[in-house]
Amino acid sequence: MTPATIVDVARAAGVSKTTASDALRGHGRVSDATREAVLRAASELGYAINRSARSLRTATTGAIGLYIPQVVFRSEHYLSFVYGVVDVAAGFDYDVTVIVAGEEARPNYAPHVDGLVMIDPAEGDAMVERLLAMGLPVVSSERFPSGQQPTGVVWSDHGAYTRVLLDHLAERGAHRPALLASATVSDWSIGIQESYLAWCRDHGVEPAVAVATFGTDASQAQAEAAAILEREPDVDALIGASDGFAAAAAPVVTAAGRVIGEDLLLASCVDNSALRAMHPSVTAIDTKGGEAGAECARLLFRLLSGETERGASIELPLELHVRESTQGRSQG
Amino acid sequence: MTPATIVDVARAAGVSKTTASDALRGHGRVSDATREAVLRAASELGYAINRSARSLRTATTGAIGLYIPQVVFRSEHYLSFVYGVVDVAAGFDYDVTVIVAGEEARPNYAPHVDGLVMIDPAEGDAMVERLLAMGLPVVSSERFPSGQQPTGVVWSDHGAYTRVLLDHLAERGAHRPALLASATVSDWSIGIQESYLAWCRDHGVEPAVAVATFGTDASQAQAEAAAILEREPDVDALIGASDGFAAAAAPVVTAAGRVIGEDLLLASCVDNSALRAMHPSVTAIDTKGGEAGAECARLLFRLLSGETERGASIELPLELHVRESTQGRSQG
DNA sequence: CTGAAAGCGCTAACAT
DNA sequence: ATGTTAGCGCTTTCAG
Repeated sequence: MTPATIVDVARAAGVSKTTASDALRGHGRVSDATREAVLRAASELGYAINRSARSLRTATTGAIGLYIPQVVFRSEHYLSFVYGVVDVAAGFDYDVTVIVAGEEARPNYAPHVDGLVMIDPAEGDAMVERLLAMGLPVVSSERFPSGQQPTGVVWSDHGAYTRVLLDHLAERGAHRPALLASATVSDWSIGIQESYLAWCRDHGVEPAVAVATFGTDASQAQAEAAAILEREPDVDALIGASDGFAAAAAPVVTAAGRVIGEDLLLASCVDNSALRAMHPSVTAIDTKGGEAGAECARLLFRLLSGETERGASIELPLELHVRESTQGRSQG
Repeated sequence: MTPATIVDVARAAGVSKTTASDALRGHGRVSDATREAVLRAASELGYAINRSARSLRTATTGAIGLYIPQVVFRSEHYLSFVYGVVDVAAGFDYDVTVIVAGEEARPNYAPHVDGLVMIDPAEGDAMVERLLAMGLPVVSSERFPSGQQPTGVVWSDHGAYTRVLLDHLAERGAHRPALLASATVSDWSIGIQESYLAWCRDHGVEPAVAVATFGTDASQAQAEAAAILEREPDVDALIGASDGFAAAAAPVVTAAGRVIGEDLLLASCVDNSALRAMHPSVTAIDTKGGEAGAECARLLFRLLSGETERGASIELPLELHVRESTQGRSQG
């Protein structure tokens, strides 16, 4: 049995193709009685639209692309983000096509989509350039580090939340917070770093910054954490900027003879389930992956429909989850 | 400027549509000279095929679907899996459409794909039923727990690796290993559990099993871990079946006055970066997400081309990474 | 080795 | 409020 087409539905309902099409899409042209007849016929025949035909006719694809940079260390945020995007797209009857780095190697690569959502665009990412060059509407999660601009942005003020976190550490008795910063060049990492330096200046604190990249293992982050504790013995709080830094630093802190949550407060700029499960559990900023994904998709659909103008920018609030690792002596 | 079509290419090369199409797809019909002329014209015009038109004509979609169950706790495995699938699909010039649970609520939901890859199909998952009912070729990562069967399977012998792990623990001096099992009903969780019980029987060891689910937080797994240590004081090794269990159990073990890697060996049936970064680092079975994804996609394309028969089953070998948490006293 | 013509299933334009 | 016609861009007959 070949699947039913719109002509089969039209015939069964005793109307023309056009009327069937209008009825199925809810266009006001048709009378209620006709619409019902068409819908009944469609459901009886198990009719499902042929998206290729619609796409060819309307010059749309019925899919949006989702670009995920190939890093494993923010996997929880990314995966939640994917769920958020797919969820919203489903509401618009759109599919989501995933795009990952590496495909730019294909000479004529062009995903078959109407628009794009990009997570964490990084400076100098060839795939980002490639996708922007396609000329489709693009919404990015987090602002572009420089140069080109996407059609829309959903961003969070990581700098502001870093200040909130620093104030919290100070309130819990920390006098010399250190930052284990991320070497990645992104709006997010820069915001955290600048905000930290500004806070230190404002509070007359000497900054203590180490930089690490997070690849397949945590050894570099751990070495940097150890070095900073050794070099600056009066450091009494440590913030891990990247996902994984704080968890990686924890054993190093303990090995250095410090007690997390008492004489060394530990916190992360990116929350994840490992931080919740650790002992002591680690204070962190929730980056709200699912909501960010959903918001990006919503903005993209508004852009596609023309409902929102190019250049739109939406700020997504974050949340600081205070846990045991920043208890402080006073609360002990 | 509307994009160039195949007619534009044909005209520029001085041939017919048909010949242009044949040349572009490398069909043997055309002479070398003609092909070159067509390819040159195409590249000069920046021609990109209109996939909707091809799809309509050939009744294919140019995309495969990837179903990811909505759980965050295996995020690293899943995300690597996605990369593996997309990578292979790209080699076949196919897009990958992500499908997540929840979409089955839409009455006529049917993703626009030629075939499907499903990760970890669980018993009673409505979306799994729904996707199978579409009648498309389906490859699943891990075998189906029961009932319906997919067109092809890529699976790993988690039971066998659990035995390897148990033998390793015994060799490092453990006499009474306990299992913190997963409540999820999947081929994977069942294989681990059965294999554990069989091993205990074979070695005359009294089994010690606790069952936990892993949702947004680790508290249940932690409570179960604490209870088993309390109830069975001679337990000297603990295996976390699900991703996250071992990491969650670690602080509980320490709080119970046990020393990980010495009087209590800790291991996980699913590896992740948190386990590598912990102190002590935790011995784990590498579930090879990226390779599993790639293998699933390869099998799906072989099934789509008819190169492989329905019912194919491929075993993917895993790997045990021995780390500090199962050092044992002797090696101390 | 190449071309002409038909048609995939749908929707937009133009009727009535 | 509904029907008729044309055509989206491609691949597949069928004819040379």
